[in-house]
Amino acid sequence: MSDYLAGLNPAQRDAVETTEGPVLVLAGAGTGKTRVLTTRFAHLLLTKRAFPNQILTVTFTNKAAREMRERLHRLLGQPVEGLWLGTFHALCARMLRRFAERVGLTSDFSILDTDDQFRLLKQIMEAAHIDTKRWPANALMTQIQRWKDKGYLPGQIPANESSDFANGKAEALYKAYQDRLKSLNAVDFGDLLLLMVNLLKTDAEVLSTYQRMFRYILVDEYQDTNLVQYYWLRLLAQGHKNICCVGDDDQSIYSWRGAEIENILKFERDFPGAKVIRLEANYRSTAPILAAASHLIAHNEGRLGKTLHPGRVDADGEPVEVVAVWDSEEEARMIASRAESLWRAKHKLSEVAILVRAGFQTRAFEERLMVLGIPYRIVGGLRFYERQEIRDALAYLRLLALPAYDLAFERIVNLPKRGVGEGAMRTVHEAARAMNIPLYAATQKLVAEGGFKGKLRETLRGLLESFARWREELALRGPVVALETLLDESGYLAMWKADKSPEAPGRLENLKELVRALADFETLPQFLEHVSLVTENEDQAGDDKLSMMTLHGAKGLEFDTVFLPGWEEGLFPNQRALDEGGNKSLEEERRLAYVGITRAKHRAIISHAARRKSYAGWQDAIPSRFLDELPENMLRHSGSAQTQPYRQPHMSAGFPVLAKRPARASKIPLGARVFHQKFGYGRVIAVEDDRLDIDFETSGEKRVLDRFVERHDT
DNA sequence: TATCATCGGGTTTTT
DNA sequence: CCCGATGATA
Ligand SMILES: Nc1ncnc2c1ncn2[C@@H]1O[C@H](COP(=O)(O)OP(=O)(O)OP(=O)(O)O)[C@@H](O)[C@H]1O
Repeated sequence: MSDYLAGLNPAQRDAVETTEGPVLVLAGAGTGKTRVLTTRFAHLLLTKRAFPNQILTVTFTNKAAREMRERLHRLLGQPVEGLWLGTFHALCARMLRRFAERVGLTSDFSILDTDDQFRLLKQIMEAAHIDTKRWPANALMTQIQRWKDKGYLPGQIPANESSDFANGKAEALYKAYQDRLKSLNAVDFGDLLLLMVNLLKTDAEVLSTYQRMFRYILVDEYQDTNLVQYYWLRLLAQGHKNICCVGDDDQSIYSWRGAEIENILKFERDFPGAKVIRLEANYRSTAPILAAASHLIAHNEGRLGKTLHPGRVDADGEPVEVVAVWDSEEEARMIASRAESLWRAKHKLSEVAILVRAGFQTRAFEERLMVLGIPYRIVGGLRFYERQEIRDALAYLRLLALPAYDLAFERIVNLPKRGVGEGAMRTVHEAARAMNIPLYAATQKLVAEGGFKGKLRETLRGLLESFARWREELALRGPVVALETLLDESGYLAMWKADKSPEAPGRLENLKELVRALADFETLPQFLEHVSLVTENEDQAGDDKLSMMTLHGAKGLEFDTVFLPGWEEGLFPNQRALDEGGNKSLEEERRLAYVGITRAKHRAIISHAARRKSYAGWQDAIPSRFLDELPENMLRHSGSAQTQPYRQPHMSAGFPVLAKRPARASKIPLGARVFHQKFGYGRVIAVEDDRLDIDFETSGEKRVLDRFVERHDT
């Protein structure tokens, strides 16, 4: 009967069986945290403590949610219905749809993608006469997101969290943006959390509905939750306090998205008497891999401290390899050919991964794998629903479903080119504003009342008629037929067919794929919801393919063999991260390295190149400092530059060693008052070449590059 | 209004 | 080097 508990060690079992009260499972990589969470869910069901819909389970990605659903299915021998299992965003969206009117929306509100978000913000900035060259809309988008991560609505931002963006106009712009969203009956990604938390705070009925509904709460990857997510959890768990969070402070890698490791400490504070359970046996990796990872991460300060020892019976293993290669092309050849050998030796390619720091690094490997005919998949990368042609088609669909969705109207009104230009759009905008109606309705009205002249008039009339027809098609014959008809009749397909650029056939293929994807859904709104929330590519996991992804994307996964290329200063640790966040960022980069190494079950192969091709030509590189932080007795060195003492990056010995940046004296003098995009105003307190130590008025002392600041003497 | 040339700017990580 | 944004021309 309790078969499902058999696969657990005593500590894990404790974590599963302590069902009541707050539990924090704090444990290193590969100790079975996710397994604990899944088993705990099964345990709650099988001991009849709760029904599936009374357990709220939060995962970090949609993919992790899917996997957990499958594992549950296997564990219980049958699929489970009515689950509340998903990402924070997906779960909030579901709640918010139900209570949309209470936040001033209707239940069919749209969820903006980043592209629409950007366009909207830019419009708002232009309306406020802000120079978007000097103050990029992107920066404001980030700032607003940061505020939302912390749970601040416009008007609630504390003075020390305010922004110097556009001379202090950021908050007003934030307000304008929120107002505009509301009038569009739309929210952005951050709003899903922000509005829901606010609703829970202000509406006792909604709060108690969910507090009573969810008798147990489970949270995976707790170390990467941000403040607003924490508030959400705290509000929901406040009644019964049956909340179980699992996490690892050494794997916190999303601070740039507002994640706060401090949430781990807050948990014990806000849930007094929380039971903290530590898991120490790592079941994933061989002893050398584990030792290498542990030694590396020990260089971080202020860790919560966890012991980790091999838990596998076959924990002996090969040392971690460190391969020094001459350049990035050799690195690609080396990794591809080693993957090929593994493949020939009957290893599964699905157990091989290449994990990189930044997305662009995958390209070199792709080219090489293609030459050797090795099947691969890129996880993450540019996502299906973010491709231009898909977004265009989606805009048509959105407008079909929601005629008031102005952003979609603007996107497709002249796509394909119909001769509806700036002038015509200005007329439409003015009419819409004057009558306080959506753009689509305004166009209808203008056309009906004899607006526009000649060809333009006919074009718009034709377009409106088409939409009416497509809507009828949608009602009568369903979304798939409607989409096919619309793509054809709008001339959108023809546009790509006529396009003779090399990527056009791929785009047509993607559009076909979109039609196939749509067929899996019953209604158009369901599909649109899916598209808004599931940003990842659906991977056909069955195929035996090598995986390539960023280190961020690899969180929670495991592979037999893991390649970790590009361990060079500047790339990894990433220079920009270092420039922006100093030592804190360095530690986060180190955690990223820790995550990377601990993905490997049997083989970890780290490599670094002496020269790397970049957009500016060949760039010399020095080995990553993280290589120096690995335990020598757990490593095996190899590669064309094997004999070089690459561990002393600052001595030239075989490698052409160049300084990372040319040491250029800064033109900004000591004591100058300066302005920095991110940190605001401050005074220069030290100058070293092109690096400045600045005492910022709002964010304290930071070291930054002089090209990131401008003088602002008063 | 559409199209082409030129310019300048920028590569972190993603729900 | 490759993208997008911008501005002159058909
Ligand atoms: N008690 C156990 N006995 C044997 N294998 C186990 C046990 N617990 C977990 N494992 C295995 O160890 C591996 C790691 O487990 P899991 O992914 O749950 O760890 P995790 O702590 O979530 O890891 P990470 O934080 O690195 O993502 C998995 O392959 C899992 O099946």
